[in-house]
Amino acid sequence: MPQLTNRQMKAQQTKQRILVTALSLFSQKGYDNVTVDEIVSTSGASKGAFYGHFNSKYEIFLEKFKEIDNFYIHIEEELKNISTAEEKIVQLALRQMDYLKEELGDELMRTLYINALTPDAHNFLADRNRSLYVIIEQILKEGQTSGELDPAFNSNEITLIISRCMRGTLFDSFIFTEKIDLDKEIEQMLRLIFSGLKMSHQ
Amino acid sequence: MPQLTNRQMKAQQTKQRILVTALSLFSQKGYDNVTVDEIVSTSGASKGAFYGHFNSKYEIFLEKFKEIDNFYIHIEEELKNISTAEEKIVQLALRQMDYLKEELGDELMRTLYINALTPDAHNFLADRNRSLYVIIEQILKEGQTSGELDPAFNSNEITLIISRCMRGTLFDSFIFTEKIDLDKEIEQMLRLIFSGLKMSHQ
DNA sequence: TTTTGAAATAGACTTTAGTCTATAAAAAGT
DNA sequence: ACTTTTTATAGACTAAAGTCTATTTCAAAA
Repeated sequence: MPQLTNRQMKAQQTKQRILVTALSLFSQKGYDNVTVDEIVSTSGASKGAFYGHFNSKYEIFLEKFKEIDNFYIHIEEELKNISTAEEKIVQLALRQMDYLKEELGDELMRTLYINALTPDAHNFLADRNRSLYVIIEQILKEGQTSGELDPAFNSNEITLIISRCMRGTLFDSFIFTEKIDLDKEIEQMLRLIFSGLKMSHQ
Repeated sequence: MPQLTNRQMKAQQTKQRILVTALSLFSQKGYDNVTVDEIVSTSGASKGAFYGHFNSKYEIFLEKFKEIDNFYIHIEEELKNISTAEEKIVQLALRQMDYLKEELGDELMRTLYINALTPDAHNFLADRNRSLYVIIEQILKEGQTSGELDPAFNSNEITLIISRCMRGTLFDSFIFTEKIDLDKEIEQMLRLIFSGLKMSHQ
C-alpha cells in the first residue's frame, strides 16, 4: 500500500464519513427517501465532496454490496457435506437469498436491479467473475464428473442460465404485488432445471 | 360507447396528439433523450394537459405496449402445425422476441423493465392475465395430456417459471455489455428446462 | 338566458440528481 | 523559503420529471 499524504488521509476520512452516513440513512428511511443533499449536510460534507468520491448516489450503495459478496467466502465450506450437485445448488441459492434479504432488504435489492438496468452504471450483477458464478460452475463440474449430471452440457453456459433464472425470480418478486415466497419459488425453479419437464423415458 | 360532449372530444384529441408526438419522438431520439417539455411543446399542449392525460412519461409508452400485445392474437394460429409442446414453446418465445425487438427496440424494452421495477407504476409485465401466460399454459397442458410432459407438474406454476426465466434472459441481455444472442440464449434455456440437467436414467 | 359547476389546460413552481466553477490548502518543485 | 501545481471541497447552477394553482371554457341547472 502506498504511503498516504495528510491530504489523502483526510479525503479518505471524508469519503468514509459520507459512506457511513449514507448507508445509515438508507437503512433508516429507505434509499428513495434519502436525498444527496441530506447525506451531504448530515455528514457535514458537500456536493463537491460527494461527487468527488462517488459517481452517483447509487454507487455509494454498491460499496455495501461489494462487502456483501464476502458471503461467498464461507459458503463453500458449508456446502462440503452435501452430496449431490442438485442439493448443493439449491442450498447455495437459498442461503444466498436469506443473506441478501437480511443484509439489504427488499428495497435496496430492487434498487440494485433498477440500477443494473441503467446503462453505463458500474454493474455488479453482470460481473462474470462474481464468486457466485465460480462456485456454481465448480459444483456443476463436480456433478458432471460424478455422473450425476449430463457431461454433454457446457458448465459455463449452464452457470449463466441458472444464475439468470435466479435473477428472473428476484425480478418477479419485485414486480408482482402479491408477495412471493422467494425460497419456495427459487427451489421449485432449480428442481425443474435439474429434472426437466419431459417424462423421463426409463 | 357513451356520447361524448364537444369538450371531451377535444380532450381526446389533445391526448391523441400528445401520444402520437411522444411515440414519434421516442422512436426518433430514444426515450431518455426526449423530455416531457419537448413532447408538450412539439405537440402544442402543456404540462397540465400532459399530466391530465397520463400519470407519467413512462405511462405514455405503456400505450404502445398494450397495442403490442396484439401479437398474441395471431400466434396461436401459427403454432398449430407444430407437434410437440417443447417446439411450440420455443417457437413462441423466439417469435415473441423478434416481434418485440422489431416493434420496441432495445432501449424501450429496457425502459419497460426499469419501470416495471419502480413501485406503484402500472405494471404490465406482472399482469397474470397476459395472453402470454394463457398461451403457454395451454401448450403445457396439451403436452401433459399427450404424454409428452410429466403430468405431475402444476401447469400454472410452470408457466410462471418459464416466463420468469424468459424475463431473466431479457434482463441479462440488458445488463451484460457483451451483446447477447437473445434467440440462442432463450432457446438454450428452454431446452434445458424441458430436458433437465440430470443424466436420464433410461 | 343567466348562473353555477366542472373539467381541461396553461404555465409557474418544486424537487432532486448531477455538473461546473471557484477557492483554499496542501504537496511538490526550485 | 517561495512559487507553482494539484487536489479536495464548497456551493451555485442546470436539467428534467412531476405538482399545484389559476384560468378558461364548456355543459348543465335554474
